[in-house]
Amino acid sequence: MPKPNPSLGLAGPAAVQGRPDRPPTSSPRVAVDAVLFTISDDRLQTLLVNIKTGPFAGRWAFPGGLVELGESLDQAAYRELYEKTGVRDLYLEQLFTFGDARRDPAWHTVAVAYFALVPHFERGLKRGDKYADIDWFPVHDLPQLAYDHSAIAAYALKRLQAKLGYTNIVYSLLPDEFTLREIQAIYEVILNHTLDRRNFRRKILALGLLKPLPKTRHGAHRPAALYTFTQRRPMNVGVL
Amino acid sequence: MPKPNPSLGLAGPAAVQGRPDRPPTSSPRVAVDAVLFTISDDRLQTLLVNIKTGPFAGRWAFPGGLVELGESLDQAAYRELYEKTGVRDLYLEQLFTFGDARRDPAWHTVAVAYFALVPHFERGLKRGDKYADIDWFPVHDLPQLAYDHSAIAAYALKRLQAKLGYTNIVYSLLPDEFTLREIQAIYEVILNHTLDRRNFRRKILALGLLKPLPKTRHGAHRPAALYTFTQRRPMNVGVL
DNA sequence: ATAGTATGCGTCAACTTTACGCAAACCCCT
DNA sequence: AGGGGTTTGCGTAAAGTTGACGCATACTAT
Repeated sequence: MPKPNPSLGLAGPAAVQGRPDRPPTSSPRVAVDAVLFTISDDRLQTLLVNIKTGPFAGRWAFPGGLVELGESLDQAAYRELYEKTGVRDLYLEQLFTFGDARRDPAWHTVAVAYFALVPHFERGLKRGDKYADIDWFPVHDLPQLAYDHSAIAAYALKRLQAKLGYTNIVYSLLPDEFTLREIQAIYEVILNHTLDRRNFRRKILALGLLKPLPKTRHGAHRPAALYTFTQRRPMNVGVL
Repeated sequence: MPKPNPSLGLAGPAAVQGRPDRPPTSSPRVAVDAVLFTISDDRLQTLLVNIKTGPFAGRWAFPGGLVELGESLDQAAYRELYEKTGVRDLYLEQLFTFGDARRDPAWHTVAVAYFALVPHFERGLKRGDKYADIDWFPVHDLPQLAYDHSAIAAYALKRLQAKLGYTNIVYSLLPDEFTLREIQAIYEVILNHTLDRRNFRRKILALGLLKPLPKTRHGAHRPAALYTFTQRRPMNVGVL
């Protein structure tokens, strides 16, 4: 795979100076795979890449790659997603580590799975040299995936749904200003069931995470008040 | 990525036949570290080993070691704990993967942390050749730990406390028969605060996980009814 | 103007949680 | 043998949370 890593903030080449050139024994490789979620077209979608060569050629998979020496797992996940999307500002969280010896036929590879959230964007997907294609797919209608990525997909969705209930991470899927209907729509799409308007409003406002703006959005009907998040960083609360 | 894998039976050495002898590139190593909890002496305790050599010689750490080629992460964690304690029957769950490049000065080592629960046992700790000592330490009074194991300890405790609230994993800390006071004591020790006897009884019984036995335990006061778990396997419920 | 629809506010019943009161059952001690 | 001390087992009332839903308001479209 890759080349040495030029100064990625904290950890880096300097941190590994004075070490031997190879690890003492042959052992499993370490890769990261990232499930990037977004809402688009009123559906929850994830980013997939199409694999070019090897036993999984032609199959879709979550973007990922080997972790480089001296690079933290978070950095590796960020790097992978940045290379594919050009997006820097996303919510990223470690999901689970999949370590079955046979998940990659080529070589025992331990995959640290991440899940990430971004507001929808239209352009900027870069397939690069490594993949034949790259695109968004609705979570509830995924193609057959390479490796054990179907398991990763299921796990990531479950975690996302659960986290909606006790964190404020939705903020990373929303633009700066939004109506209550819009944030509710996101909850509904992710949870895959409808919510009562009035109860949702009561709960989400009771959390104190939203700040009403002195503006309204005008559409075809009664104008809706606009809101912003008071805090745009992950916090544990207790919703829905 | 090379060739497909014939016969994907269970795990084992056979599963890696036909692979190249080394991974394509030099990369981080993979280790597992296990936080083994038990209740003893009315306190929550964890198992630590004392490191013999290297930069952390003399320091205590959670038992762990490198993952072998062809071995799953769960297997590696089980193996490590079995070697140290001789215990086969424990609750084991993956916790988090720590991958900072500088967490191990010897070589970039990604550590997949596990947390495990066992009922208390007195003897059977084997220090082996690798460690200078092995012993239980109260969670709320740990010595200074090697690597980033203090962070692992904090994370494991947090997860254990959270899981008490929505699973039945306490069963793995209790003997077959126990009184309500005994199970409550475990909740209290782990959560580190007292609970109301009568409310606790109501909730835990409402879950339907416990079956009253036609026996009582006699002590210095009114005899207490004995209970067992109807299911001795992990389940999501909703306690406390 | 009027019909149609989405927003914003409020209410009520059902359920859950918290905080205790109190009797029953046992041991221990005199 | 009886009473004090302590723990178990049962119950209840008040406060808080959740779910279902009624209805007026403020827009657009015709």
